[in-house]
Amino acid sequence: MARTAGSFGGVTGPRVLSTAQRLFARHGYAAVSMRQIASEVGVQAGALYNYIPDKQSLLFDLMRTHMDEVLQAWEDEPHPTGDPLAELEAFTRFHVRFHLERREAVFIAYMELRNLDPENLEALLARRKAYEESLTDILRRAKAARLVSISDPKVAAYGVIAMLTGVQTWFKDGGDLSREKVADIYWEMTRGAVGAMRG
Amino acid sequence: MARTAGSFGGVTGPRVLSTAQRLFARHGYAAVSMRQIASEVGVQAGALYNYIPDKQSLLFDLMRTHMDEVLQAWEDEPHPTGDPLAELEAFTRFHVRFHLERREAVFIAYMELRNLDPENLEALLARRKAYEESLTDILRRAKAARLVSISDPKVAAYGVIAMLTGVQTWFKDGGDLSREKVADIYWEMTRGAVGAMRG
DNA sequence: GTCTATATCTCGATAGAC
DNA sequence: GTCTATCGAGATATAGAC
Repeated sequence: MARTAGSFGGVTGPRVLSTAQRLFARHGYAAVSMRQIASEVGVQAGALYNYIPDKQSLLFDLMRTHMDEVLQAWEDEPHPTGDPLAELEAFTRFHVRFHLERREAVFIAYMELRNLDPENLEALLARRKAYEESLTDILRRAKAARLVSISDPKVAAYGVIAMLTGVQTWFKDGGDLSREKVADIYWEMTRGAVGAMRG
Repeated sequence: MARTAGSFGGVTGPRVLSTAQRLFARHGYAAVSMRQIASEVGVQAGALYNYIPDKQSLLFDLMRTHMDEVLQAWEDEPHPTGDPLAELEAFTRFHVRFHLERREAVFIAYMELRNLDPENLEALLARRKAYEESLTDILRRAKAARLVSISDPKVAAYGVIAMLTGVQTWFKDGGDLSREKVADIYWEMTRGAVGAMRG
């Protein structure tokens, strides 16, 4: 019956991932050593290799998992279909909410692309492209229905996503604005940016 | 008369800076070694220390210089005063143009804040804040004159700057869109995002 | 599953010859 | 001003005992 301390429920593995995520987000992948991660997990550096093959895999696992969760979360998000503007509002609020809920993972996903091996980079960019495409598709249909005044749905999608993602660089809980209120503001800005009719 | 090869016109010093800028932008500060920089400059690692006291100073010099140049360039940029919407258009076009002209420096300025020593970070954030404030000020006056529909000039400034800066993540020269045309699109999106009257 | 110990390598920075 | 040589530290990853 007796088992090794760390194996109860398999807590060490997940702790390696969450600790690495926190440290990578705070100091950057290249600036964080395996010894630092091990130290915060509470094991020796060598023990990490029971859970991950190497440092690069650790980074890629975090980034791939994050992107898969974003894609899955948007797929699962209840949102209307058939009304492009309603879809755009749902996407905007979803993106702001999700990016405020997962700030560490979001930060890593945007900052550490350069540190991915070529094949890992390719895999990650494919997922990012799929996510961007879900917004571009909404904007394309909105344009076709003459609900927005944009000329280039792809460029508009880049602009909107950059604007929305930026919320995580300044927002602080406990300030003047609630997350709800911030989402309202960003939806107002998004609606304006794409030239949607006010209604 | 004879001087050491590298000292003619003092070319090595600037080359250290430009090489470091290129490498930091491409691979990240922490991932680039002094030996790499020296190798691309064409000298041995030890020779770098004739031009810079240490690696951290090299990073800070690049970032501080960039921010000072942004601030100076906007100050020198001919733009109307007194008409907040005309100022906003000038700022938008200036920001897009400048950020496409200095992509390496811009990239570093946004990605390497975490690698600055505390006192250097403070100095850099003060400059960034001053730049953001020049946009916030425009938006505040535009709001006072009821030319825009935003509720919070500070949040609107964050949103606009994030949207505009994002142009450097996707724009490629030689594609379907010229820089001029891209600036037109971003001005259209900015005008909409702040809820400016169409005129 | 974690430990200690270590192999192998690279890092930033310095010293001193020329 | 650049070189060679090197110091001391810290890096990733592995081996083998328990």
